[in-house]
Amino acid sequence: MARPREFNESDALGDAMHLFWRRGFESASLSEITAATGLSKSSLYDTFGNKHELLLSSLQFYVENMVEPSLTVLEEGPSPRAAIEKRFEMIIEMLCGPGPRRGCLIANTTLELGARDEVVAERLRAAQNMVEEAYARAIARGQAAGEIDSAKDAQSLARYIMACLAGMICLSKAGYDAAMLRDIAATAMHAIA
Amino acid sequence: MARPREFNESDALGDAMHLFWRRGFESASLSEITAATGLSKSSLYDTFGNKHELLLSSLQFYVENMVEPSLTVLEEGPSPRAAIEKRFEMIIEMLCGPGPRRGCLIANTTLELGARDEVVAERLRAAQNMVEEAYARAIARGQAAGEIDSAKDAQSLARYIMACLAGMICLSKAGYDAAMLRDIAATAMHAIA
DNA sequence: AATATAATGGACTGATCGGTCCGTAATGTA
DNA sequence: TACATTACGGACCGATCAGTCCATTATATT
Repeated sequence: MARPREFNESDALGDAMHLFWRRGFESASLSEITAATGLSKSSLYDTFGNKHELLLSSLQFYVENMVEPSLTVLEEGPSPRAAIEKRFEMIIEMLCGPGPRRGCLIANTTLELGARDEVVAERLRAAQNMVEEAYARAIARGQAAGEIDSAKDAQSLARYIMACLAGMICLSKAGYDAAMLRDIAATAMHAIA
Repeated sequence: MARPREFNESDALGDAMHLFWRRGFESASLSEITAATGLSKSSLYDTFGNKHELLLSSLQFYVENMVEPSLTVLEEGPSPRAAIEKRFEMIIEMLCGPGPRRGCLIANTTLELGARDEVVAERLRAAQNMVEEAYARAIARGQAAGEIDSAKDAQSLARYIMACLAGMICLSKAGYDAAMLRDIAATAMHAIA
């Protein structure tokens, strides 16, 4: 007894996510959002509330569709160390793929809003912790397997890996190419040998 | 035969720099700028042109007053390796000092505008290259002194250090405290042992 | 066919944005 | 004292911002 939704809410969320990813939150205007999603302003507000809530939904979409699936490689394969190297390579390819350098939505949003939007900051911390924990588990298994130095605890090394990742994200936006990032990743892995 | 300048142009530039550093470029409104500098809107435009030119001047001020002076430690002392560690510690204290986590003006601006303001991006690249070269020189001296691994070339290791620095900047904004950053720095140094 | 729902376009709001302009006050020099 | 210069306050500009509202159109159910 109703007209069905003519647009796919998940698709629109994906479009919004990519826009925020590319342009940042404040810099992405509502007219850009309607253009990117193909939704009217009315439908946007009916469906997602307002721009801020749309950002929160986009962050969740990013975590569920971009971050979590790619974290599974850390749990796969016989060698945790190789899995970490594999994920470095995946991230480098994402960072240096065709199109403008957009970095990582979580990192970008942390830098843009982390200091002045506590709601957003809390969600970002949760996502970041999830990633850090995934690395910590992989590193612990690597230590047990003798692939990774056991002198430092896994959590500490996981934070180190997070720093290297964040650094590579920044430098990719500063113009460093894939070869440079691969070289950095190789040196970074050397520290946890 | 004229009324002398009642404000100090350099002081005003310093105030503007700190505002951009803390808030970012687009987010810092003109009313905030006049409040921070104590200058009237008229004087601001007479002296600095417009907001964009004020950013360029602020970036230059940052490089000359914050970056270049702190790079001198890389050239001092008997041990290049200790100098690099010293600079890690200086940056950690800057990142985690009192007040809001503001990161680094160059890194912040690169992430905010690097992809869509070519004039700004070019200046930022120049500043970043200057820093990278300073590290490369220190690392080369450290390699000659046997303090740093000579298997990789100095430029490559300098880029690795830049990545670690950028990563620590990001993570400080994400809430990592000074102890965590020190731990990361120690692991990072381990890779160039 | 009648009705309930969904989606749209577009007019509209108040606020803020960066930027311009000018009259006025203040202070130096001549 | 007269004049040139500087700085300021504030009115004003067009544009854009996020967000609201409503009349209209389209579609599925009954």
